[in-house]
Amino acid sequence: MTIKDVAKAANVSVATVSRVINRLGNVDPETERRVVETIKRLNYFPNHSAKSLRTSSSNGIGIVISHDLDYFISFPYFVEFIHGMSGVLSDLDYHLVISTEKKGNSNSYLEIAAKGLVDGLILFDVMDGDERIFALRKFGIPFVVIGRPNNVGIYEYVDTDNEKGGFIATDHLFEVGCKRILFINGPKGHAATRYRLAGYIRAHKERGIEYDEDLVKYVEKNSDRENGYLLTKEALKNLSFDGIFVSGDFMATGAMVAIEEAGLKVGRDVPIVGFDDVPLSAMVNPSLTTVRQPINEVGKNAAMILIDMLNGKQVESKVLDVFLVKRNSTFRE
Amino acid sequence: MTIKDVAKAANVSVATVSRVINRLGNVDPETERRVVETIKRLNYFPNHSAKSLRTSSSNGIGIVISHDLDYFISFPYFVEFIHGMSGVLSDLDYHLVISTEKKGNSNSYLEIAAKGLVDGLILFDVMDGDERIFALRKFGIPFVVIGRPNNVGIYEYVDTDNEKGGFIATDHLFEVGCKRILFINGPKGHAATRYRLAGYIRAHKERGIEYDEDLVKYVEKNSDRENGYLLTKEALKNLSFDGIFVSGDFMATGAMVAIEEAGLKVGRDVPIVGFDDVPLSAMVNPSLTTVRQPINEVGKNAAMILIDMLNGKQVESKVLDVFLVKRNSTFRE
DNA sequence: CCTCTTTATGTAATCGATTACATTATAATC
DNA sequence: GATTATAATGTAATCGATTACATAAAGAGG
Repeated sequence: MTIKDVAKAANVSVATVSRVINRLGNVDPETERRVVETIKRLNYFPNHSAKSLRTSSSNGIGIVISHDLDYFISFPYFVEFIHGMSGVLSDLDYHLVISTEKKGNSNSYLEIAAKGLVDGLILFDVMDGDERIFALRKFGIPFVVIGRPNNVGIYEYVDTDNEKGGFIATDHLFEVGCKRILFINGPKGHAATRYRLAGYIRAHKERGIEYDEDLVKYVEKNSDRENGYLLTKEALKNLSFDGIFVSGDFMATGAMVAIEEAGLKVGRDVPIVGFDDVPLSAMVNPSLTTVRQPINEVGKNAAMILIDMLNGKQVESKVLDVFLVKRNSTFRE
Repeated sequence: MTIKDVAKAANVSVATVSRVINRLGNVDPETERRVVETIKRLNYFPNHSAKSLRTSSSNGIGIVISHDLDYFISFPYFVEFIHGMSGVLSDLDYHLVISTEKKGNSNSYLEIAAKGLVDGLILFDVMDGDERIFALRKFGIPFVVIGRPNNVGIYEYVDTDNEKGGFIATDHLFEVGCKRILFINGPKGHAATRYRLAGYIRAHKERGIEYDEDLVKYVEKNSDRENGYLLTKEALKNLSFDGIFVSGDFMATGAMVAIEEAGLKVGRDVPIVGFDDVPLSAMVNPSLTTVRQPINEVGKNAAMILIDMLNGKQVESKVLDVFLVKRNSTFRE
């Protein structure tokens, strides 16, 4: 079933069929009606490869996922992110292509773009100093980064306001009476880690409280429950603190366990604020006060910006607002 | 950068370049060396559309997601499922295409296959009586279904052993001393719902306990926390039971809340078993005994079976084993 | 050294769309 | 009614790969 079959069946040329499909005008209404009817009757769908080859645009946008299970699974909002993108994509007739990083070959992202499988890429796991950004620029492949790794300025990005997030989390802990706040931060080398620390420090400054860098801990690799537990356990041994800001809700639940094992009560004795607001956070006991990021919007904006770029429009990077979700882990009674 | 450029630069014809790329043999080793070197030097990647057009195969396999946020987000193992597929796909040089159901147009799944964007489909949200299966068969599009909706036999599937899951969950509750087990099941019309009920009934039979169908409740639509809470609340009013089997961990956490609000203790007074083993389940308090399904394997097998089908191999549907993860929600002390 | 395979390579048709350009029919202008 | 602009349609080149077929070169067998 090709455009030729349709043309023959509708008694017109392929050019006319193409004009109808692509709404290019200059087609007699009666002819158009006949063509539309024929297309429907024959269940014809234009071949994607042929169109893509001819127009050199695939209408696909790509993401590459790491095959590292731990990392991938622990990415706490993958589903919501995909969902945010997918609405935009479907409205604009784009589709999403997911490729997996092959073992020992770290340029799938380049490959899928270079071979024309996708028109642009969204990168959501970029660390400071990631050389992919330079490679993509060199190849002239349009891409949008989720987050703000260093070298901001040579790429477009969509990020949430992690500095503000760090600030409001810390400030809220001061507000409920904390004096010394342990900060269990994400891994070094992540932009979010830097920004959240900046917010944590600003919250100290604005209250005229001295900032003690011994109170800031960094997780080695995965921001999971286990590491939250271990870092808190460790801190309980040799530090004095009366509140915790944890950069990730999974880690925060680990911290909660460590606190309770120490015979303390989360909230009354040690208020805890997390980050991410994953579904879990509302369900743990006590429920977790946390910083919510509009992940859905991040996906949406990233897709929109990328598609605008593909259409040659001028685009602007975006930083989306975050806000505090107050729950029981910072409730004193 | 096309195959012609490579041919010119390596001083051979396009046919020879193609032979090298596709390892078709009959190429002088020295020539091959030169071509390979040239390809690398020029950073050439064969155009995907051209290849796809000529060979009429896209090496893409597709899934279509619903734009209904609630449903999509509550699908508890999307990430793990994708991850399972992606390993296989990447090894065999396939990629995943995700398309979103357009509002008011429920045949994106047909469209992406008919236009040659993908070679086959994986459907993971098929309910009993879903007419898509017939449409796909009619069009001769290869596809694999996750789960076992009715009309088994006219399609290939990968499922987990939900009957066994229902059985071991129920049997475990009997084992810890329950006499009357409330069963909060998934929505009617889902195959998993039927199979789990069958397991629940068999567990009664094998212990010679009478099965009371009043104790079986069905959620209307989404198996989320809210509905688990409401159904349990309702059941507490007019039913007597001393244990609960909940067909979904999110719902189970809702049930836990309802039980505790009634002044009962989950575990000691009312043991609860869930289903799915989402990350959450280990973290709630008390931690949730649940039935674990090998979702990763489901994704892996589905991808393998589909690709075998595409290669004309004989394939067989699969039912994967499930097992019980014992935690504190069924611990009496 | 001639014929016959086998190996290595090249030429050109092909996949199914889009689209520049050509052509014809129709309407508008004076 | 002749001239010109506009609308409707068609023809054929093109995108970049694969591959059937043709051909040339090299090796085998007598």
